[in-house]
Amino acid sequence: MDKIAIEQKWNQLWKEQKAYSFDRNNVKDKDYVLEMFSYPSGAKLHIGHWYNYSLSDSYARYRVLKGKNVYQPMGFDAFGLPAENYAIKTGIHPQDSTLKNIAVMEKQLQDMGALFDWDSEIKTCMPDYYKWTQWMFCQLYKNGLAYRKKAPVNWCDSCQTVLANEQVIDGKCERCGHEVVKKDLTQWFFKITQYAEELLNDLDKLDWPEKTVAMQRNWIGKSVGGEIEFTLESGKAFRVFTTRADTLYGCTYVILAPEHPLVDEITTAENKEKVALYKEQSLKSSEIERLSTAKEKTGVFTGAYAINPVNGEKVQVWVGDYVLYSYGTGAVMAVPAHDERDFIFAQKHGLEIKRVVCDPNGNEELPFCQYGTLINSQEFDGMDSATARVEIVKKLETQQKGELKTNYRLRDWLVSRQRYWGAPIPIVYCPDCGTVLDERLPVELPYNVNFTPDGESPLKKCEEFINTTCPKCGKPAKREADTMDTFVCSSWYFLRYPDANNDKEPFSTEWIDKMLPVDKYIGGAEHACMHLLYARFFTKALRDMGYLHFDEPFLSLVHQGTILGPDGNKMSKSLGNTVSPDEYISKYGSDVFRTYLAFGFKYIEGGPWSDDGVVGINKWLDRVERQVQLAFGDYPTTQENGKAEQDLNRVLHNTITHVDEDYASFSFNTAVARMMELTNALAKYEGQATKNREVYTNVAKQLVILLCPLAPHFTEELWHQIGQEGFVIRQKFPKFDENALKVQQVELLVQVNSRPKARIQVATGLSNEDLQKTVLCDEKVQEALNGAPIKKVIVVPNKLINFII
RNA sequence: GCGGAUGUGGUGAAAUGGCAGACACGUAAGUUUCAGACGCUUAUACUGUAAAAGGUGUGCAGGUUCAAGUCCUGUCGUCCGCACCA
Repeated sequence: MDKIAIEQKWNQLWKEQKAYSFDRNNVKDKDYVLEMFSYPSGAKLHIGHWYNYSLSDSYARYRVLKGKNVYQPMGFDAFGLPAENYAIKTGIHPQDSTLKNIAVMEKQLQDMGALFDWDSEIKTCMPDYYKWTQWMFCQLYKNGLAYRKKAPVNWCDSCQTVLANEQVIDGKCERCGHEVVKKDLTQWFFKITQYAEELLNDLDKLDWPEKTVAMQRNWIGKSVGGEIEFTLESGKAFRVFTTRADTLYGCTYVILAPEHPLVDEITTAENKEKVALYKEQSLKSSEIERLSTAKEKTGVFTGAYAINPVNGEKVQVWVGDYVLYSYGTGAVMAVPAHDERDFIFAQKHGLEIKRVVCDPNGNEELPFCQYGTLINSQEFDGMDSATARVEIVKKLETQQKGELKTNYRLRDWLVSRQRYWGAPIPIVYCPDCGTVLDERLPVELPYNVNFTPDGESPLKKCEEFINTTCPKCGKPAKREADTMDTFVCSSWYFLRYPDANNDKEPFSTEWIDKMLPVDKYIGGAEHACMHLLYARFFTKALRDMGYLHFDEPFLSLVHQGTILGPDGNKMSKSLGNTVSPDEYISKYGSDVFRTYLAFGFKYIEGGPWSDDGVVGINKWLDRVERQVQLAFGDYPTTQENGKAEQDLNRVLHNTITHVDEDYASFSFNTAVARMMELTNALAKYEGQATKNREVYTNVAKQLVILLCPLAPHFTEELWHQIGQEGFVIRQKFPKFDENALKVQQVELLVQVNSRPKARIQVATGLSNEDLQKTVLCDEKVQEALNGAPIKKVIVVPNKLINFII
């Protein structure tokens, strides 16, 4: 068979004769299979795309064979930084390059022969989509879930531009090498923290990989503790957050984050210079660097003192960069006796270390960071830490000096981007009315914009865009010049797909309540914390506004692994280790390529690229073709259903049950292995002098159906070669017959003291006593036992018997 | 650093606590062929042996168990994420 020539033929025929399409009138059997949509970054599909999309399509096809009405949409996450950077470099407009890339990718995805529902295609950069992204912003704003506050950005003074984290290399601008600084801008946030508790609790409902659930749990980072108020000599107060209020009597100093607004105010004249210098330095390092426990804990004294509310003690106020302004209150109480970092810091700067918790095991060593019994803590002496951490805060509560508080590591979602290629934020600033939501959607992104960086958001310089009228009073007003994070676009696209052509609303509530949640979501593990959390947040927020009536968007989640370069590194142009799928596809065809991807890697792990097995798969498909054709060829027949037939059938049903499970769990490599075994069994049966045509052809036919999800064009051609009616994809997944697996005899392993000694044939279904008798009659077994008394016998049915002597 | 994974032949990899290496690639020998390609057969963890028998083997060190790649403790290496890449 010319595997390449037949591909176009079947793609064409499938399309013309509607071999498969989602049936909108049969929602009860719907199966929403969704792959994370792709960013149209390069001109062509790379190996990663193939790995993700062709094999999820195999899963989708498997579900179709299992009788499901599969809905598998496809689209493009088309806004984003790379297109804009490319534009700055080459002058090619992001819209032009993006739409061109999309056109090429669409063609390639269609050639893949996947069951995508192209009627519901989405491109997030088109006004008919981002209109509704802006609508989402409006709803969040109206429900108090969008707000503005100041937040720092990475700023390169030389390029006069905001930089993404990935554009900052070792604290320097990737373009010019100039030092990057933090700069405060007023920016838009979504209040995802309002849903922190529900986002955490509902993780239990999800059929997600455990590690992803663990990562989200950690990302949300719930910690239960208390806020405690310290008063400055000036009378001003600030709060610290702690989970260890039981150690409050051991607090010997407090530390403020360098960004804390009080720092400048309280620093005494003689410390001003030193503190200013320290602040400047710490603002240059990233949070990861600052939190690293390997890094030396640094800090400087402000000269100010604060009062510990629980005992009135005067403690020094320091500035230290291991305290983050973005977490808790941006200030911590330091208890060197009972905290590792504080201990190191105190030793270095000669600060007092005061023990207030005893180790129940009498260990005198410091720091002691576990729970214990309180000492030197006035009326709390003798209390255990667990009780005291609540009781001490409760006491302060009566004096309005503290309160119990649950903190989350999760921060509100910063959605402002000072960039061109994104969805404009639908906000207008009116001199009279102030900040006004603009619901005259879409707020269109203008084409003619100068996006060369010069310190301003590109849209700010576009007169036709920035100047508008106030939606409230109609007077001249200015638009918000920032655009939205592209994660906003991808936080609701799965809701748009089923109703992609709706121009009245983002989606019909009634319809998506039927179509969602997504039954199987497939995508990279790198999205564990951000995209997957944002999409869950959107779903819950829209539910609370009444636009939909389910709690979670993705019931079941699978991560595909990453195909790395042959050198084991991530494929990247700069490393020069990229591998193009094109040469394999033009040489062997897409079916061979995707079957190889299925067989050569563990789907959820991926691994370094190697094409060692591609020829092997090509050979195997040829072998399948040969074996199947032989089954439908001429040969002497028999009506007998003897051992050879039973053996062949046993392999068939063993294959059916395993391939079924393997497809369901994305274990494509073992599915292929099982089908190879079936091919081997067919070859073996072919050697029989006379063959039972019914059994033989049935096995061959079932093999073609089993293989259809991985090699759709190939199996379709073969199906017709052997004279079958209809399309393979319209057949039923082979039915498993447990009886076919039954055998009369098994080989049993006999162990003595857990050492293998003999293998003997025994009948199945014997009782343990009968089995023992049979086994003990065997010569080799007797020899191994050598007459020693048997202390214990362990039987694993049909597998082994172990005599302990 | 924190969080999450992961470690098995020459290679990709299999193994509900029950014969480690299924299924392939590669390699070697044989067979078919005028020849090559294709196909077919056999072997292929290490060590040992004439051949067997035996011994050793799942990063490393311990532990639990009749039995450990699998469970537990510790340790080392590698990979991924860390909030403006998507």
